[in-house]
Amino acid sequence: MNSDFTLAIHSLTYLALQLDRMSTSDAISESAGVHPVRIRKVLSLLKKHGFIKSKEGSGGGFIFARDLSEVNLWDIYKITSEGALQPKCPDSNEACVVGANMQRVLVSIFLGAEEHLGEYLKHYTLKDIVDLIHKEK
Amino acid sequence: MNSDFTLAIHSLTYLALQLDRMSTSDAISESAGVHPVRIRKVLSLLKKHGFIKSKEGSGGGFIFARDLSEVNLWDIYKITSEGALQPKCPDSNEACVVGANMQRVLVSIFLGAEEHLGEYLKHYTLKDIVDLIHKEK
DNA sequence: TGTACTGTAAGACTAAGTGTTACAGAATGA
DNA sequence: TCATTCTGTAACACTTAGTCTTACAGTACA
Repeated sequence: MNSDFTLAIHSLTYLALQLDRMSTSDAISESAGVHPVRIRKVLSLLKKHGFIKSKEGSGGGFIFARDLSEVNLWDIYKITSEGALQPKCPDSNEACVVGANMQRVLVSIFLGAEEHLGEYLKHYTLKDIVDLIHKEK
Repeated sequence: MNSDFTLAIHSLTYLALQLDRMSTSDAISESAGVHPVRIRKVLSLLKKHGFIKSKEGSGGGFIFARDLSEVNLWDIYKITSEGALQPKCPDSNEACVVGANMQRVLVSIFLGAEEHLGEYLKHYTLKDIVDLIHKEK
């Protein structure tokens, strides 16, 4: 699984705990343990899809743009990792019954699998994540 | 997604169409479009788990060892790709509430996701795959 | 005009996946 | 017994995707 997905969740969760002020990519990247540029790339994607807003310049940064309970993990999955389940099959032999039809069969199964995964991920909103973060182990 | 999974399915399907005789790794690799050694590595795993039997030497090869309808995709997933859904999070900052708890939260969510995926994959037996292969597009 | 940010491109580095060669061991048949 | 045809596996080269890092332009603010 793409780590963009988890970085996106991490970032949004971070912002969810700072709803009243802007957070810089440096602060988030420090929390997530990755390079600021990488975080900015992920944040840029989140912004493009309207989950967050950003402001350049001194005192700028990123801030949540939606309601916590209206953003779920499936939304985030779709923009960061859609198709990640799909296995990359090498081009198999068209002259063989198996080779010629396997890809078609697998693609349809994995599309179903992703859809199925979606149903599961939809149940987790960012609000749930925030609650889980606060709940002690 | 790991392509070992699809190669395993491909191999088993191939064998499922040749239930009465042995198939060589060369034949299967040609159908799947990958190197024989790679196929043998996957087949070796399938053998270790009792899905197939093999025989060395001239006239040898691989042959199915189970009933077609008692092997499902979840069985195969488990031995080839278990944990593939689990995203690799970099070690995040323990000093931050988010960083310190994110990994735990994500791991539990993804474990649930994999379990959920399992329920879906369990519905596909090798017999189903063989039927799908034969069904024209 | 200097400082503190975002936004992005480009290249270096790293790890995982895959292909390839090589060779030992087992079964078979001449 | 010996050549042949297969599995089984290790080792290494190659390729690709992922990630880190540097660099710098653009924007806001004081």
